[in-house]
Amino acid sequence: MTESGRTAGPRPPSTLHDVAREAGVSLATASRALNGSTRKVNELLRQRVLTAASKLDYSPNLSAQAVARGTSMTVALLVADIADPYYSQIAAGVVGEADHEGLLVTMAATERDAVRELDLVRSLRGQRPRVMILAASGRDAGPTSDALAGELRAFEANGGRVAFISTDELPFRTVRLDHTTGGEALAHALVGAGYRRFAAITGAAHLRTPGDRLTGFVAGLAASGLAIDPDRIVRTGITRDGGYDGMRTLIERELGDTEVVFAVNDVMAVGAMSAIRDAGLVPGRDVAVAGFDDIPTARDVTPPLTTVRIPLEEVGRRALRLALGEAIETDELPVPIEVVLRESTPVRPR
Amino acid sequence: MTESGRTAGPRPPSTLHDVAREAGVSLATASRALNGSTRKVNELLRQRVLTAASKLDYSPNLSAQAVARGTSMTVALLVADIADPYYSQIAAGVVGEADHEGLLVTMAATERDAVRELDLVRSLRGQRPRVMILAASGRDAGPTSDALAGELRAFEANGGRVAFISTDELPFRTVRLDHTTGGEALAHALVGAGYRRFAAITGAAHLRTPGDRLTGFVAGLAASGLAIDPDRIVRTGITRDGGYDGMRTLIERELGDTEVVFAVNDVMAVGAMSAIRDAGLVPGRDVAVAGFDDIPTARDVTPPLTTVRIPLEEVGRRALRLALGEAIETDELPVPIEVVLRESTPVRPR
DNA sequence: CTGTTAGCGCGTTCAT
DNA sequence: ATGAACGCGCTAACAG
Repeated sequence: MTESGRTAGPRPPSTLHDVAREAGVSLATASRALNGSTRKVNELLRQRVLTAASKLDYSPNLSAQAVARGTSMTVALLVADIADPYYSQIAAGVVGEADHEGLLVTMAATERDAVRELDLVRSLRGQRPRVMILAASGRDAGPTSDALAGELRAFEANGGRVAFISTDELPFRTVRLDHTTGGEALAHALVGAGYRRFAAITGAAHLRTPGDRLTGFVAGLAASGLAIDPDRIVRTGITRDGGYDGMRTLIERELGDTEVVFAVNDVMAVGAMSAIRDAGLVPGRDVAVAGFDDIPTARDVTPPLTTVRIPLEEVGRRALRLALGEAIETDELPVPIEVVLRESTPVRPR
Repeated sequence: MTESGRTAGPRPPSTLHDVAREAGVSLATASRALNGSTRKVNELLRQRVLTAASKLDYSPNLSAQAVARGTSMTVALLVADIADPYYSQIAAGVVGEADHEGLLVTMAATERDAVRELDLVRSLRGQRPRVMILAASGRDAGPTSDALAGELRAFEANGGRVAFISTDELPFRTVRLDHTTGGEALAHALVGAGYRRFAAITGAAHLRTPGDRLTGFVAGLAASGLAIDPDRIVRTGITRDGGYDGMRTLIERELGDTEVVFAVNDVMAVGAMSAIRDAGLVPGRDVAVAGFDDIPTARDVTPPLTTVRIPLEEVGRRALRLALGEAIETDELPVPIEVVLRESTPVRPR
């Protein structure tokens, strides 16, 4: 008795070979009929192959194709935290554009750990992705950063393309976001709205993006002869809870005459607003709040959050096009960043 | 003159073969030293191979490994919309657990389109992922749904594992979320808080999750002899803007004595709150609002949003373990869902 | 322990 | 237009 009557254990996927045999054609013909670029196969045979394929539930083995072709249809995306709206919006843009190009995207989270980031780049490189997009980096130079650069350089030397998002501390294609100018513009807008006394909640000192944003902000204030009391700048985690804690710290240190607090990103600003409220104060009235990014939630908190808008999804799309070398005209221009004044920073009569 | 002096065009990645040659060992030894399971290779040689590998910037070709091994290290994840906090939190959980297992996850967005979903499953199947997690489905039966089931069945027949999240309308492993019971519990809680007159904002009729939630809610009300006026139920897109628009519709139809509106998810509820505010009303005071999911933002809107909590990240982790057949004890229990009463539904004295 | 060799599933010349 | 044969990079017997 053969084993045909057994309980069906996992039967291996049918191969192109199976399809070819079923259709009574050669492997090559089957290949051409199913995946070959320009059709040059008899319509009759083509149909036979197609029916055989569907009859056998054939699904082309992408790994095998990648090996044979020497190139995959994958893009690798690295973010710090998938659940963070900043990154999830960028990711949505990347995935959207990738789908548009017939590419599949592999995503990983660095959890803001430089070592993890390096490890991930290493494994991801094994996928031989067409492009690798790093949205999670942005630290000051260091040994890990050198290793990262080396790994990426090797990746590019082998024909891969890498694109950074945000800061260009490493010599690779980058969708630059002008955090500094954005921070400056925000400062000007706030000064214009009558604010004079500031506080800030930012991230660890070695982080590029928060640093640039705050630097710009400070520069913007300086242009008006204003400054932030160093005692009113608190460093904390760049997360919602970090923002909350940072604001608590500020409150415990006595807000004094602080009129507005600038959180280096919206997620933190939102946390800060909750801290303000939990302290029995009213954001926007007792103390104004401004953020950065313009995540969707910014419109829905109360009062709506003043921020600096970055078109995050578009940034994701642009990163992919840039890496692919398919940049369209507008991709060459700097990413448009604009201050969005909302009610969390009401005009302040003086 | 040889071409050694040319401008370095993309030089193909070095192969295991190159490493072996450089180290002066055989292919097999190199393979064992670099990727072989349990080490059984002379330490000296091992070192030679390792140095050769790093000298050549060797990176194992995962596709080739997958072909040779007959199995990949990938998991495929399908969500409706990556930027939606509901999905991005689940994704964070899946990616976290996958990383834990040394798996890479490729992610795709169905954009809530059944046909796209089917197409994506088809391509994703080509990756020969170990598991496929579908968090985006949940429609009533239909031709597309049959095709989807067929595709997934074939995938499983070939040794793949699939896991659904949320509803089990198809016969596959599922991390069931008890939307109905959750809706019911919410209704009870609201009735307990003194509410008697309800409105609801939900999604298209064929969508399972919104349907179950509302059904449960209605059942919960019925248990207390209450009901929702059909005229006070509006169907709209299950997005923030959908919630906003739905609420506007409700307001245009005259809120009348409506005391609380139940939006079938938090994202919609948040949009609804903004619509209420934009209409010059105060959410929580003029009309209460309740949502579902407990996304992070729920705590940060004003007033904080009453909702039904689902541990989304944990759901993502559980889905992966379930698919992998590594379910731990607690994975067998139903996902804990609980009502979280916040100030968007203040107790209503009667 | 190490090296040889035969595949894995597929694309692609090169003949026919 | 079609088929036979080789190669892609790697793993896994199978010998030594």
